[in-house]
Amino acid sequence: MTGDGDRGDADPGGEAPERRASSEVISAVMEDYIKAIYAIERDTGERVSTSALADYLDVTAPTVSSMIKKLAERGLVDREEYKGVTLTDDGELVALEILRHHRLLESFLTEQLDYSWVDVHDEADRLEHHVSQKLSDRIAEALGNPPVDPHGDPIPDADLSLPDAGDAVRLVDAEEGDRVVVQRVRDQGDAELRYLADAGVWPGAELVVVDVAPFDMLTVETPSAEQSLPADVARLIEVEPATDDEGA
Amino acid sequence: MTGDGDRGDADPGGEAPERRASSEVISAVMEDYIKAIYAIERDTGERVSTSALADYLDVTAPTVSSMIKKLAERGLVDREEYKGVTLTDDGELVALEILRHHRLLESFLTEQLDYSWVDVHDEADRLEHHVSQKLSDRIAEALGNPPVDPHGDPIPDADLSLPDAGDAVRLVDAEEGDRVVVQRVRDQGDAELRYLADAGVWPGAELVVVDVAPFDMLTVETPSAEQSLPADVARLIEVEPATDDEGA
DNA sequence: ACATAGATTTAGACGAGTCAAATAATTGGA
DNA sequence: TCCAATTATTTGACTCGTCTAAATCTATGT
Repeated sequence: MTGDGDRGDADPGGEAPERRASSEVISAVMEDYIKAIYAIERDTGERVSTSALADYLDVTAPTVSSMIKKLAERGLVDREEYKGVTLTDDGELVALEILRHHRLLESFLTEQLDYSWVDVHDEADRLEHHVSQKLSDRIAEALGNPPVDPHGDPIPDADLSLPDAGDAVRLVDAEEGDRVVVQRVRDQGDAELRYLADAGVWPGAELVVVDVAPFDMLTVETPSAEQSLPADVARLIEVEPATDDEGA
Repeated sequence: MTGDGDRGDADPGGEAPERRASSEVISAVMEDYIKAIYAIERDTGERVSTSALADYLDVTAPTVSSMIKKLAERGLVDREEYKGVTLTDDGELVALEILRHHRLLESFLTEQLDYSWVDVHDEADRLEHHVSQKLSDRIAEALGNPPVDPHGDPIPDADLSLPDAGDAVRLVDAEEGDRVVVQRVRDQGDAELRYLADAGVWPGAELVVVDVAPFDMLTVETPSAEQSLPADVARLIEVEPATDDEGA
């Protein structure tokens, strides 16, 4: 039968409650800026400069300058001239919503459509802007509301609160001789992730830190070999001490 | 790269062969025009006029005029001044690719994410432009390469050939007293589909044609009631004679 | 056959998002 | 302190997709 089933289709009329103050449309491009600001802010703990954003998004500084003015007008960022931006509460909600879409898509693609965890980022990056709240909720449900995505990154739940990420520490901050389990490999481009996967670094992998960052290099021992990782890559890997019952 | 913030499409791992002559990027907007031309052409069997397209897409005639000029430059349509357009072979491939994405998405949403068949069109319309060939192939595989979508429309297969649609006839061309089974309800906006679903008309439903189009109206009897349908709606419903072992 | 209603195209403008070149503010060093 | 180097912003221009108004083509009816 051709699926006439109306199941628990819920909300026929109104889609979902407003989460942001202004419900103006936000373009996919704007969403990319907001995502970037969120990521850089999280990463550096500081206001995000025009040039950092330009770098991250691979556009020129003037382009960023004009866009953050628009974002400021819409109340999504807090802009101080010549001092960079931070997200407002509204802006952060937007970021969390995109993050939720992105991470749910990644989870879905790996778990239900057999994608590899290194292969999933670009697809999610394109789709995240076009997924409705309803669809992401359905995906979450189908996956049993997972707390983390395939890279170990926490997935904001339906009300956009971010699950506690645990007390993992950056690999670069680990000490020589530590035996650690990888918790998260920050979701970057496919190429970087493929490199790490080849190096034996993925969520759940157990590493021994052999040597730490003499010249921005860090060496770890994986089950199969000894690997050197650039420190700026190691910054994006978070680990917890290995407990004995966790290795296998 | 810098450009549209979207379209990373390419194929990093050499995912799939080129299907079109020119592999220039086609924007989501262009794709909508091509989809529309395909639909109107199929529907009327004639060259598609500027105004028909403007109507269909809800833009003005000059907008269409300039866009079809671009489509013609890219070799996707065959344009004759003041005489409308038809798709070239290349244009038809684009249309079929979008159609495949759209119909696979609809199938997936209904079968795996519990969407109702009337509810699925808008979501698919947004996503279809951002789904990679790889993803649609994975979806097709996960669904067992279905030949038709939830509305009964045929899904182009991986090499973009359209499965034989059978010998269904438009409901409006049926005769009084015919007992028929709905094969396809053309995929229009959610509102129209909801109306039809409420009227008891969906793929697989069995109808008796009570009265045909005296004043552009047609009356059918569904299991639950007698329903009048405007002829232009009935044109979009395709039926086959009911065989006795098919009703239940 | 020809005037005219109707459809189509052309012309000009605009907002979004981008860039390069020019200008302005900030910061760090002498 | 003051100036040079760095970083940010402004300016002007370009593409894309859209619009309105105006010009032009087609087709129709008498």
